[in-house]
Amino acid sequence: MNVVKRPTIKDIAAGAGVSKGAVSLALNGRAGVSEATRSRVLEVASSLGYRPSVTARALSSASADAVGLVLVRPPRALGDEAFFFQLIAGIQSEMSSALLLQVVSSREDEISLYRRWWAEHRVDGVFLVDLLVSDPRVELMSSLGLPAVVVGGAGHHGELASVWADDYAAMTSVVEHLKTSGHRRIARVTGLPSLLHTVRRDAAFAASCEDGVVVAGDYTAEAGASATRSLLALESPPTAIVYDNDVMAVAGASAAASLGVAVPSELSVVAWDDSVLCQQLGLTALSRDTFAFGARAARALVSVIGGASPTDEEDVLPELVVRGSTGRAPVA
Amino acid sequence: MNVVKRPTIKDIAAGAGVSKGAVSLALNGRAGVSEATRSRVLEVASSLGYRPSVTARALSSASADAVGLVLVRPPRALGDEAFFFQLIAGIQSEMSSALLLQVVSSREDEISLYRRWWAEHRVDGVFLVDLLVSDPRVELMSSLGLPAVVVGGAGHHGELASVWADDYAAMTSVVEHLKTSGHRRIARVTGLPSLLHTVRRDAAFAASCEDGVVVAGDYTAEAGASATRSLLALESPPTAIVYDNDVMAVAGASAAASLGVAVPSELSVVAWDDSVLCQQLGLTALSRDTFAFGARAARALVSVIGGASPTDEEDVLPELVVRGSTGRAPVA
DNA sequence: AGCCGGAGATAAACCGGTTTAGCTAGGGTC
DNA sequence: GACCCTAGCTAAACCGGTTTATCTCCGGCT
Repeated sequence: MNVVKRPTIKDIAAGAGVSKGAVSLALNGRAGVSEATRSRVLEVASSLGYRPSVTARALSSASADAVGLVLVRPPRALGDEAFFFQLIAGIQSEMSSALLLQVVSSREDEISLYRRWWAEHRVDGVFLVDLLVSDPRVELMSSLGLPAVVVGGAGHHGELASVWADDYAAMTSVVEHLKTSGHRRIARVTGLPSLLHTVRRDAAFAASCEDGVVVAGDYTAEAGASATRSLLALESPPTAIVYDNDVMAVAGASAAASLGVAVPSELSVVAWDDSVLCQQLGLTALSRDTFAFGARAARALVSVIGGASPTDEEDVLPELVVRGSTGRAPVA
Repeated sequence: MNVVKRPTIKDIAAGAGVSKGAVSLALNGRAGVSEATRSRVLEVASSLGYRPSVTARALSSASADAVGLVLVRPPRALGDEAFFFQLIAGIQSEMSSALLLQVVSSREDEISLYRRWWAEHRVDGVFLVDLLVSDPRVELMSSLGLPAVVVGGAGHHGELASVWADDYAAMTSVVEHLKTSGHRRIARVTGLPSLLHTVRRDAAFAASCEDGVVVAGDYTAEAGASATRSLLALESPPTAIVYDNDVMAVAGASAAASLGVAVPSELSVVAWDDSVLCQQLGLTALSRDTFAFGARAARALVSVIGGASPTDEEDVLPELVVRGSTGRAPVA
């Protein structure tokens, strides 16, 4: 089976007739070797097909050539969340290093995993998603000195870099749009209440829509359907519902339909986050380019790892794409 | 900022008053130390909150505590492919180690990445997806001695373990179902022709449906729509179309609708792979539990890494979930 | 008493890099 | 000619583990 042995720095040293140390200096473009030696080393290295071992390099506290992302979810629920996959795709498009991905079931596990990755030099930096209202991870990253980028959230998280979109303004724009179409009774089905962006959207919703009804959801289709049913059972049911993700919105629209409530003539439906699902179903959605968002986050992390000082980048405002699921409010 | 220093094996050795080697033996439950010493070492280790460095361990050719997955895709296209994310979620549900994920743009890059990960002891094993008709990766894994599991494919891939579903039988059952409903002119929109499962499905389709028309697609909505338009423009257009994934099916259905062809009364539509999209749109789909599939693949990989001899596991046959997008063939 | 064997531990080599201390030769300065 | 720099390189330590060779002690057998 002719199993190959990878060339190491020692082989190069032997081949070029110099010491290990000289090879290291030559390969990393550092001072201490003559140009003649450097080029000889490089030549031998490439002729041997040499690739440095990231593992060994990480041991002497250099780069681990990987960044990490921990998701806290019940694994089953993850598969339907196009958002994260889009984000990951975007991240990968801007990064040559690998992504260490792990799904855990609790916040505690997440924290200990970050500690562990840090201790083991397994990652050069990490992304923090699903920021909590008061998130212990922010402090953790600072104290570990582990480069991190907060993805989502609301900007200005301690000393960390962040890439975020203005959920507050976005929610306001959605409500304004609905009001312009004559809606007065607007409801909202939220995502997980512990998440910072849920709180931000709640605040914006409450501010622009004083008497709006809010029902808590958890991003699943079941939650979207049941929230919708309970809203439509109200004495004066809403004429428009804004859902915190696409899956809930779709489930809500179909729940309404099965109750005999027509969309959009009797009920307008808006989804947060656009997707193939929304496009194909003609759902009005708040669209942000999650792929580009991921790419941007990746660039931010790369530059923080490179030693740049953390920046706070606001992404473009999500844009409301109006499709067939919204219309003028029915005349009461 | 009180940056912590992680305890190493040396600290434990000092704390327990023994040598590094003894600590290593004790922690790994190997012979060579007395029970008294072992328990003392374990106690010191846990009191110090010790976690071994996977990086260092990997250097001396032990476990890397990670498995790898390389996807060859244009990154943009990836985000819509629920399949992979479901698969990843399933994998994670069965594995405590992290998943090293990287998206590359060419097969060559994929191969060199596998070589590199292997050379660097970065992964203990890998998953191979999107198997090609004659796939160089199979041979590569054997020659590198890198544990691998072929996910999908058609079973029996050299010396590698595999987890697969019988696409041939599944396609046959779909065609049978359509024929039973009176369809005679059945078409198929394929995925990438270079993939093994595309070829398998092609073969099954050709065998059970002699005069079936086949149009090549690439899993994107655009491909689904344009393939559908060209099929409907035929002299004697099909009364049923089977698409190789959900996105193409949805796009195809809506393309048909916009041409004034009613679904299902004039055209039946079947999607390969079920998803929220299909469920919500009422698309008849060939459903397999991708999450469970991933979990199964993970178990297979874990056991191969553990030294078990590679097995060939056939997953349950994908089941046709009949919804509103299929019906009896129109009377000619 | 003498020999053997094994258990329990240690020291040291090793994995593949990085980094630092130290050595040598050549050139410039006074 | 004595002195000092510095460029260019080597040897060796180090990162945090694993593994092997070795050493010591103790008990059992003849």
